[in-house]
Amino acid sequence: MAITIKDVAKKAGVATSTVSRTLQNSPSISEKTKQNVRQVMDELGYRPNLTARGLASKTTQTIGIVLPVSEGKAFQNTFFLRMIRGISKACNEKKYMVAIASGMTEEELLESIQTMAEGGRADGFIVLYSKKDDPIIEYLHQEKLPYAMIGKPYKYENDMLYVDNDNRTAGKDATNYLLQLGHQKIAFMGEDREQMVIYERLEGYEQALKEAGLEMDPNLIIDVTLPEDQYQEKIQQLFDVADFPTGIVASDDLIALNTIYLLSNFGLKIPKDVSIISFNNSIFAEKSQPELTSVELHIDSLTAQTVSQLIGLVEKTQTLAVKTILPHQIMVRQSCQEINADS
Amino acid sequence: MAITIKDVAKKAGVATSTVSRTLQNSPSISEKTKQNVRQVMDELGYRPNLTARGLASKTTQTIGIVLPVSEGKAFQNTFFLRMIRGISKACNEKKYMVAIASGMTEEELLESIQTMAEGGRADGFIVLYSKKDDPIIEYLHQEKLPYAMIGKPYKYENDMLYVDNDNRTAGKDATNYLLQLGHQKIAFMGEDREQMVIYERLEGYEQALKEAGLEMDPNLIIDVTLPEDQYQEKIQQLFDVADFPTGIVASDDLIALNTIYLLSNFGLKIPKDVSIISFNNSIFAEKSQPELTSVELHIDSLTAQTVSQLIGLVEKTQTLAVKTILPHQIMVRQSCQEINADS
DNA sequence: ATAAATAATGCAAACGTTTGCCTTAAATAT
DNA sequence: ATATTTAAGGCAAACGTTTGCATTATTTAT
Repeated sequence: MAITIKDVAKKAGVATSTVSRTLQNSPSISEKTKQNVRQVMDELGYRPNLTARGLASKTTQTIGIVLPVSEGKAFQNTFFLRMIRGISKACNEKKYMVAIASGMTEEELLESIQTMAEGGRADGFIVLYSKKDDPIIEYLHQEKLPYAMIGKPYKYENDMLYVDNDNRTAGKDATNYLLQLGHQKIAFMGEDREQMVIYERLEGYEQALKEAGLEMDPNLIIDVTLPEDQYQEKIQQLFDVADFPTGIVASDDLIALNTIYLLSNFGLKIPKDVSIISFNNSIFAEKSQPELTSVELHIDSLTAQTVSQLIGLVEKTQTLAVKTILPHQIMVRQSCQEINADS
Repeated sequence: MAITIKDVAKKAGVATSTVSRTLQNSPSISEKTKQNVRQVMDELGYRPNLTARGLASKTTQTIGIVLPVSEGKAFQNTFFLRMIRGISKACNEKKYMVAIASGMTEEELLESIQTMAEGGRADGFIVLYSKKDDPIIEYLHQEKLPYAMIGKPYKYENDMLYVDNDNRTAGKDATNYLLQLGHQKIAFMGEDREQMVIYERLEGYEQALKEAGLEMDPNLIIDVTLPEDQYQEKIQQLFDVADFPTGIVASDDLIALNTIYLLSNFGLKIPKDVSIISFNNSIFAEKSQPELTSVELHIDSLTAQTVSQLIGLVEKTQTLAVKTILPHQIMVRQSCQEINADS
């Protein structure tokens, strides 16, 4: 049996409450006593039992990460891994633990969250995705559980905690960057109506074109959810012609990578023939050839902010439903250049 | 305050112990009583408090996932994400929860695991990586905590539970596949001495070449941990010449993808000029152009097996340190073809 | 019908903490 | 010197379960 608070109390010649308060560094225990107790703790190798603490204090010091229902595909983006890692890191620093809520179906996921929440296993939740009519959000909201979202909420926007980038502006900035380089015909690769992030980036793209006085051409926008054959056909129609677009805004680094390969089939080289900019600034952007110009979204800050605010909510030191918008930044690398530049 | 077992007991007119036993479907409670109790539970919306249960039963029904100390890079492989997802899924099915242990440094990670283990927050651990002289493994082993590894252990191999593929044979099979297609000069891309998986695949590669009576050329093996410039230089030396290798075994899909791009700089096309086979059968293998021939390692089975066995260990229904080796399978797609084939 | 065995349920301690309140000792004010 | 305040620490209840043992009700054997 492990060392308990009682063993410590006995050996130190104090009451268990004194040990407990020493643990919390309570001011009502004298320094001298605390030091003594702490020393005994060290000698005995005492470690608090978190379960007992949880039962007594009704707090678990753990936050649950809500992953999207995994349809395989979306789930293989390193994005989520970076999020998990960032949240872990931030939680570690605040002495919180991290649990994962996931499921193959929405029902399973909900059940998993309910078990955690009502079973007293998590103090709060961080939702890593944003979708329309999400029963998970409904549940969290109805039960008034502390939760935060990384991303832009579809619902309860003014009534919940969330941390996000300004993806509309990011989309606009990326597009403007290409416009500045002289590109006029710019495609948007990777539309996906399901994802709020992409929706906003696309809006930014459209706005930038509009402000530049360019005409919107729906054929320039390619839906990534299309069946493979249609997807490729669209790309061929768009690029395997004389007046192909010279600029591409890709909604994700991975999409950019795939696009680059597809274009090489038509003999188009990056950035000589086509400039491409994408989002996330993932390892692929750094490591691919050519290195990708990509929009950095500061995932680490995103997660750190979220954790910090959610913990504030959990510990009631903060009660407001604040929105936090983090800046983005274009990481200029090699995949974009001025139109018709010699190289 | 939430509904407790007492509320249920009161309303059902039984003792709390009866409710508790109903929860466990104990045979010493009559069916009639159980039904009654269950109905009251439903009416009241009762959900057991996992913390209290944990305290009383000294079991937490959660398993901890040990992620490698994150140096960013390795951490962006979808591999880990798939593992997390698979473990989550398997745990969900067995009504276990999942917690994450991670850290930026080895000390942090160890601390995190200790808190979980000694704080009574996890019944067992799954280690997702394998490295030499790992203090984490030492700790788990010393403390005789239930743990399992996904991968091949460096130490305590005969004394611990692990689930893995036969990566040596997988490497051999992949190489043989290329040999069969008539390739004679075959490179291995992505050596990394740190990773046990890759080490074994490389051994398999060497063995296959040896058995085919081919001479080993160290220049054919490219270390992925090399600084970027040296890495590219090596590749150029190897491929930007007349008698370039016509086959490549890449230690991971991502490495294959990168290699394909680099080769396109020298005008080499896949699979026309060079055939490439890789491992993991990730989404990149399916979605890239050309689709990659890749070795499927059945990550879902890997995780499911691990979880199932670890839970056996935790619940003491199994006490043996078994090794489980799962089969692999070459998923033939478009990135390999017979040498000199017309296409 | 009575004793013995069995089935069904209840009682209460235990799990390891936290925390409100009470007690004691020391310090300060009168 | 006594009354009052403050500081330090102890007592014991509470958190919501599980579980060994005792008790009661029901069968079965005699």
